[in-house]
Amino acid sequence: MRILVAEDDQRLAKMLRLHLERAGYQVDVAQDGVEALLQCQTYRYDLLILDWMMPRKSGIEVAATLRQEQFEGGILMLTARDTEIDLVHGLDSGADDYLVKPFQSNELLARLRALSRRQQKAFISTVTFHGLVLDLSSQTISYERHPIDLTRREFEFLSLLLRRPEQVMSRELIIEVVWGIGADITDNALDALVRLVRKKLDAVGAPNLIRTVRGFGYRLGDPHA
Amino acid sequence: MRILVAEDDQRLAKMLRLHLERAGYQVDVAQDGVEALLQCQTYRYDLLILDWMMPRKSGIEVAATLRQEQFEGGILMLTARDTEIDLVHGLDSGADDYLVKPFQSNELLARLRALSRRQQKAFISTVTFHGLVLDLSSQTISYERHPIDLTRREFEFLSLLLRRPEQVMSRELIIEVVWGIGADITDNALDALVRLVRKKLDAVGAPNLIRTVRGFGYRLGDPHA
DNA sequence: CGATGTTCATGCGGATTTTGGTGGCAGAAG
DNA sequence: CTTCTGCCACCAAAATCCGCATGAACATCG
Repeated sequence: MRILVAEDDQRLAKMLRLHLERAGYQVDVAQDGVEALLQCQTYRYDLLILDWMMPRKSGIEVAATLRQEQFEGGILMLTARDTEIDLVHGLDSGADDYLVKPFQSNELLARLRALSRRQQKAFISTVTFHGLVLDLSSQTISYERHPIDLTRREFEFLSLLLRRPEQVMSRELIIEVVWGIGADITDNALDALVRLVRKKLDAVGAPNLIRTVRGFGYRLGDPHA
Repeated sequence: MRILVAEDDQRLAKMLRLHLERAGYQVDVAQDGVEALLQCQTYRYDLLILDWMMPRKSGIEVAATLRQEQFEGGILMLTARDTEIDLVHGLDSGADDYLVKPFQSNELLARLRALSRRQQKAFISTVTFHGLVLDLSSQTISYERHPIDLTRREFEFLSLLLRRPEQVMSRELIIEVVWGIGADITDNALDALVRLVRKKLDAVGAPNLIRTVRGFGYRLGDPHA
């Protein structure tokens, strides 16, 4: 597993390398943002650790640029305690997770493992659609600031739709995603699930967002259409 | 500015005293960890220089103990170049900085200056949430000024949650952080741990802060939500 | 030994699924 | 254009299942 550490603090960089190599990663280190970018464009990395504040180019900028260039690995951002963490949250920088300095090596390693495990599912980006907000980091969906209390399956279902608004998802696909491939459930379970989610959306005043497409499946649609 | 040097190597200790005194510090020397501890409990020091490897009690142990006793001065750790050290752990133990032997006297002095500067500014870094206070410098957690007596794992767990309030931490991640990666425990150990922590929180009158999120994990939540 | 940490067995309650019934839509037939 | 018919979405409540909490027993470490 190849990993690039972009960190200007020499000592921290050294420390990181030590721990990561001991954990079996193949580690490269970049001293600043520009260097990190160059390295990424030259070599292939599975994971990236970016310091938030670096000379020449900040971690956010690097992450944003790389995502535009279709970088698909996991990105972990390092921030100092006193910097606004909300920034990480709010900005859709492309980072998947963050860690506040100082941190413990086992938390770092655990988060990295979590990242490589769920490579494609970013943690901290948010997706919104007509007042519905999906916050991956807290596994929460809310409507107009009202958090909606969803069970695991309900969450999986709604977030699936939310990630592809307006697009029809077939019943088959939904079942495979929510229950896993080869799940042994009746077709009706999905109906029941949909009903529950709709009820919960109603309860917080969200309009009729989940549209059923007869014979195909479901989609999230503009309530005023 | 009073400073204590704990170093078993006589020649190095002598050298340090020389340089430090020349730089205007008032210097005491301890020969090993236990002695250092005693001195600190007797006199007040602004700064500490601890050798990593010492007879009777290592620098880490001394630092950890002192932090628990609310020692607030800066701690600088000395390490040999070739020892393969768990640096992060070292810093976690309460040290503020470290220096690899052999070193130049001016680097030593520079780091000491940085340390004492940092002391004067807002130094005690704490994280708080609804009356719960995590004090990183002393590695303690308290509720409404009541210190909570936590075991190592309990502390790890609660501080993990505390560092990301409101955010759901998956059972997997928690286990990896608290027990380490690849720990061989039953899933149930976490349940048990949670129960203990909750009980201790109850005991000091803290409300229901640890929320379980079925199917996901746990999070620290607003008790009035 | 005592403190700390882990497992076991059990019970509860919420989450999930099933059942069975209703209604509406669409295309075919009148 | 209207009616019929079958399929499918939808609903409510009941049944089942599973995750989690719990207390006590057991192990481990200092």
